[in-house]
Amino acid sequence: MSDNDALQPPVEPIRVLLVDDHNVVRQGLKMVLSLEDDFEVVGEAANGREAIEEAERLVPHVVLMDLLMPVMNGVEAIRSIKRSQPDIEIVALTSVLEDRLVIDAVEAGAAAYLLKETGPETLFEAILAASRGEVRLDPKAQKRLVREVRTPEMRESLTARETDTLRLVARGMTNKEIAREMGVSEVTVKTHVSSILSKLNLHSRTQAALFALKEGLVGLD
Amino acid sequence: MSDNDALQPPVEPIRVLLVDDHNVVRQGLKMVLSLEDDFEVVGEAANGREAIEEAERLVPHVVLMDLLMPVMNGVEAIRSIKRSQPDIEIVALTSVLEDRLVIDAVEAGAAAYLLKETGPETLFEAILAASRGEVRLDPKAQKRLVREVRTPEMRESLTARETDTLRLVARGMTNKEIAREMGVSEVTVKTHVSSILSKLNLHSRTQAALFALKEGLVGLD
DNA sequence: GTCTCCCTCCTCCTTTGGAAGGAGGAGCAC
DNA sequence: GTGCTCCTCCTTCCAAAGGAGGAGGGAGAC
Repeated sequence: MSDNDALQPPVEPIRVLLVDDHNVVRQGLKMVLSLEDDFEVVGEAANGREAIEEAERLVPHVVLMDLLMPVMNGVEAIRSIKRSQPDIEIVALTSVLEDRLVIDAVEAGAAAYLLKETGPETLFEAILAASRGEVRLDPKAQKRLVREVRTPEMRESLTARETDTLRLVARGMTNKEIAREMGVSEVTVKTHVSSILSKLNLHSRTQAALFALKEGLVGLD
Repeated sequence: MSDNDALQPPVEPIRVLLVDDHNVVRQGLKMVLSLEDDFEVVGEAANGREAIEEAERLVPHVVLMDLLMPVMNGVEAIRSIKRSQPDIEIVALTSVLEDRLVIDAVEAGAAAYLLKETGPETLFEAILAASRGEVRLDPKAQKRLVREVRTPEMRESLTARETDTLRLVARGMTNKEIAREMGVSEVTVKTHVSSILSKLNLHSRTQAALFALKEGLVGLD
């Protein structure tokens, strides 16, 4: 380490915290990152809560964060970490390209959004860029983002009761069942459903249910 | 390779084909497997179709197969490979524990079903076991399996046209639209829908759509 | 050949869903 | 106070969905 004066620009490696609920994925990422001298994996976490603790304790430069995890999801973890430690940059790494996830992750403060199907080079580049405070979005993610930004009123926010209603619609319930569940008349439920369809520009409750699932408003189980 | 008479029981490494649509995961698995001399990664594939081609070409001992992939999913690939090359053992590796996936993968001929959250040791063990023709199921997967076997008639299989219909129902289409799409009368569609609801013991097309999503009959996008 | 399943289409009927319109009251911002 | 949104409920009307039952033709199993 004495006379490599002209070779490696980064004097000290970027400290990386890995967050993913899949052990295999963590080990894999660690191995992949070990290929480059620029990176040093300083810790691992299996969910959002652990991620926050480890970020606090280890103070990494960059957090490589999966978004879909048990206990606490990545978006919440990103929000929390960026609030308490704004200097830590976060690279969101996920297997699915979900509109809502992209929006939420970026809004929460992610510096990059990558799909797991991307190659190691892109990953390296994104981490380096993030460590410099730059932003890297997966090309596909960018498309989703602009598509969403261009049509914001498409999902002009539903009211509380409409959201409640939609949730139940997405569980396959009839208006009558929803009315009983919500403690209102069936007429009211129909009003809500009509508003939902109108606001979302949909044409049937089935479409509304599918929409709710896509938006992650409800889960499939 | 001349006089290592007493060290490594496996004289030649197990030839492994990696199948996963996520580049990062593939690279990671490759690195992890390279830790052990027992394994040699002889090829990679990013979807089911590629997996079949590579299995044909490379004749690996074991295929490490992700189940949820574009173009052709893992279950179909397993079925195809086991049909043409029954000696190749397949380890299903997936991130989600979905009842239907477990059933289908095992029924298609998978020798093991592992979650990606399992550690490297379990993975090594499963591949070794698979190469010997033994079966390794994730404990959680085993529970799902027996739970399903106990209630088989819940999903007495739909006919081809009924399945077509359900797929379109799960896209939010009306009977009229489905009729146009399928080139039959609306009456016929209603007949199919009624059969679907009856067979699956459901009570509305929305429930049918949700069922189709849960079963992975259609994707959410 | 028969038998069975599937696909197709039909009628008759009831229930559900959805559009369009109005309307009263609660809560909040100004 | 006024104005606004939201929630609630109402009526009317029509379309869509779904149940029950029958029926003909085709393909494959026997």
